[in-house]
Amino acid sequence: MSEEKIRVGLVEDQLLFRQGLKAILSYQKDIEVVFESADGYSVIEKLSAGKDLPHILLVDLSLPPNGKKEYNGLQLTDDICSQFPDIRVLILSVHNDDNLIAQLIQHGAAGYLVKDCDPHEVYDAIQSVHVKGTYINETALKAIQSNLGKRSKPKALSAALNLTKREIEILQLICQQNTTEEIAEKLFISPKTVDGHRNNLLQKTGSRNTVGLVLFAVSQNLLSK
Amino acid sequence: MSEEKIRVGLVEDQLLFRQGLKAILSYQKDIEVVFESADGYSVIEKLSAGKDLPHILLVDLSLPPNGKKEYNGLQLTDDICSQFPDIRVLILSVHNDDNLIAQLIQHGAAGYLVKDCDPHEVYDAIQSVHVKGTYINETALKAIQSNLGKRSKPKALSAALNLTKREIEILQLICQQNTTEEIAEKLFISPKTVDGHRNNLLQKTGSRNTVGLVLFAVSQNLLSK
DNA sequence: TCAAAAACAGGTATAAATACCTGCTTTTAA
DNA sequence: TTAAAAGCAGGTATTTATACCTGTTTTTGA
Repeated sequence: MSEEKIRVGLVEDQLLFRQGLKAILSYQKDIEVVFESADGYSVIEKLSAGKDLPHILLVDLSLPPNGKKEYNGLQLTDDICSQFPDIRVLILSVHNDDNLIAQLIQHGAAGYLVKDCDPHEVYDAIQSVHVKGTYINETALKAIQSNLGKRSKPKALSAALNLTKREIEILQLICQQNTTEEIAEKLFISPKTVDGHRNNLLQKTGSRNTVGLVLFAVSQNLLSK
Repeated sequence: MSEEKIRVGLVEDQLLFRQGLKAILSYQKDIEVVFESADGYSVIEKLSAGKDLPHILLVDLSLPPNGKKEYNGLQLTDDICSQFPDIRVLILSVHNDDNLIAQLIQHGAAGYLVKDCDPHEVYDAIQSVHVKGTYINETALKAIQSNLGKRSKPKALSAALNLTKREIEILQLICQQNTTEEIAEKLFISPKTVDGHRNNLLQKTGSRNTVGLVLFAVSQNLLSK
């Protein structure tokens, strides 16, 4: 397992940063930096040559355009994954945007690192990707979790019109699938009181039944807590 | 860092498997199995007691129902994440379904392991989750990648729970605040049939009542047509 | 073509929610 | 300070939902 070194390719336009990375990685005895590149196009060319293929590519997200055409880390990731599926892409970026991270992962990136991370994390990430195929840290996981299944963010949390604090409280408990009895227990009040609050809620929200209450709560973003 | 042991809780109904896990983990000097549980309900109870809280919960996906009510690993994950956000949930499962995995991650699981993985991977996963907060292996990454783009496909995630076309239809009508009778009229079937479908939905989604169904439908984007 | 899954539909229960009442106390705000 | 609003809680009654059975027919897929 430890006989062969992990072959790493660096794709980063800033020379100084690239050299620094190389220095850090070359210090590790199980890593070999097999090539460097300052832009995306030359990466594809070099890989197409077909020798000394890296296991892992460390790719800067914000690569410079080649000539007139834009060719950033996201596009490069796409191309690498389709043309060289055996090569893993580890993204480096200064940004820390959930949607961006999720998008990159979706396009086949094996992991995401912010540029100001600990040097040791880069090494960890490379090892992790080499062994398991992935490196998802907490930041990336959060990005993924918040983007799985979501499409758009209305986020218009309207301060629920006429609802009182207690009514909102009851509504939230209803939306947690509690029965009237259970809500009463949790709030130390009579089930009849809960009943009364729910009836007020039905009336205020114009709902026919609990289903309407839940939909209202969802639409008003009352379930975030 | 290595002074304190990683406190792990096991949630697994099969005694033999649980004991085996415990044996494997106890062998590691930096891991301490602080409690075991055979079902989801007792986990919440134990955690609510509030002492010896585990850092990480190893949770079997297919937990047995408590009495008549279903309470599987997915629901437990939900509850742990909302009630005990500091505790990380690592899912163990025999299944290897992309949609299922993505769904679990989305619901807050820190990682996913198949039950026939190498014992060493369990240890790796626990360490990884403890240090980085996550453990996403290649299998899980693929699941995530293939699901990140499916946001506009309502049926995608529902398929993980094997909802039939008819069940989805019923679910949508329920979410439009129709009663069982009304749904029956609209679909020209018996109310008893609607009843049956709704019961299947409750079972499949692991919901306690209609509220759960609505929340499920919302989360799965089944209401946008 | 054959077996499995889905859809269908019935019974019998109980649990829960909903629709109206009534009246009382506490909190809030003019 | 005082009236209104909110919260509380009881009653009765009905409707709806849920649980757990049973079974048949239809559709689906290997």
